[in-house]
Amino acid sequence: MPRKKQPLRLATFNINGIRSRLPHLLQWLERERPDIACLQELKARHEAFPRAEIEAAGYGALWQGQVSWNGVAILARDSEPVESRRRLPGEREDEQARYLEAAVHGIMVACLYLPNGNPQPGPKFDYKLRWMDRLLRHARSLVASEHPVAMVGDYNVVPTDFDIYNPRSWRKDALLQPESRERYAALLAQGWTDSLRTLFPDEQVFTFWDYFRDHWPRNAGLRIDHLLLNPVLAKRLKAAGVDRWVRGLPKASDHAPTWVELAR
DNA sequence: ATGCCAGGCACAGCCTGA
Repeated sequence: MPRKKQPLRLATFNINGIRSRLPHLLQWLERERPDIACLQELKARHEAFPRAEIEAAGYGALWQGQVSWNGVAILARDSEPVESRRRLPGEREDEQARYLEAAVHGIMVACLYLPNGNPQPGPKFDYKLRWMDRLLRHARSLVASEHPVAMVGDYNVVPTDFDIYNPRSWRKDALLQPESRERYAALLAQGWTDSLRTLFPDEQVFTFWDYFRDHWPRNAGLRIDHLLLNPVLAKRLKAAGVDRWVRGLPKASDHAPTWVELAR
């Protein structure tokens, strides 16, 4: 008897240090078994990526490391991601490891770690806005693709005041600035579907809880990890969620894995 | 207005994150 095909699970997780968080990563991969996992903030140079352990868990991997900061990876269960690009076009001198794009399980997946931008105003905020402008240009070609495309990662943008427990103390933060929000809205206006917001239109969903000020025990969260789907892929969106249990582990990352399920 | 926590590196106090 033909068994109904399991949906494809695509997840994004700002792991905040892949070496110190490796036990969490392996535990999460084993329990949730995402087909594709995009990681940000590896905080490890290329050679320090724990390739053997990830392979032993049944995942192929593509990654871009950098000393101390940034770093992104795409993991694929029982498969090897096929690299498409490892830089966001448009700024040759940009050395920060924040973008990786690959074909995985029949989908083009962009894994991104958008600059935080604090403090603002200042050069870091300028860099964030430039980076978002570059993303907007590149995304315009991806959204129109006849192939399924997902752009997922830590966007470092709280899209609206509904996406934060309380915006009051964050008003001056780069994550809430109108310039950041306008650019995120411009992405959606290109035709991208914000998966979590689409499936939970009236519910607050958080993906990040600051280490400071008891944010996790108080559920004082922010929604900054996003999974954007182009129209071809959005038709296949079936479910979405946040693996909050990972945030509750001892010595957790300040982000929780966030995922979508897509029809095969 | 600032520090609050946490990881990484120069392994000792910085810098960065969000």
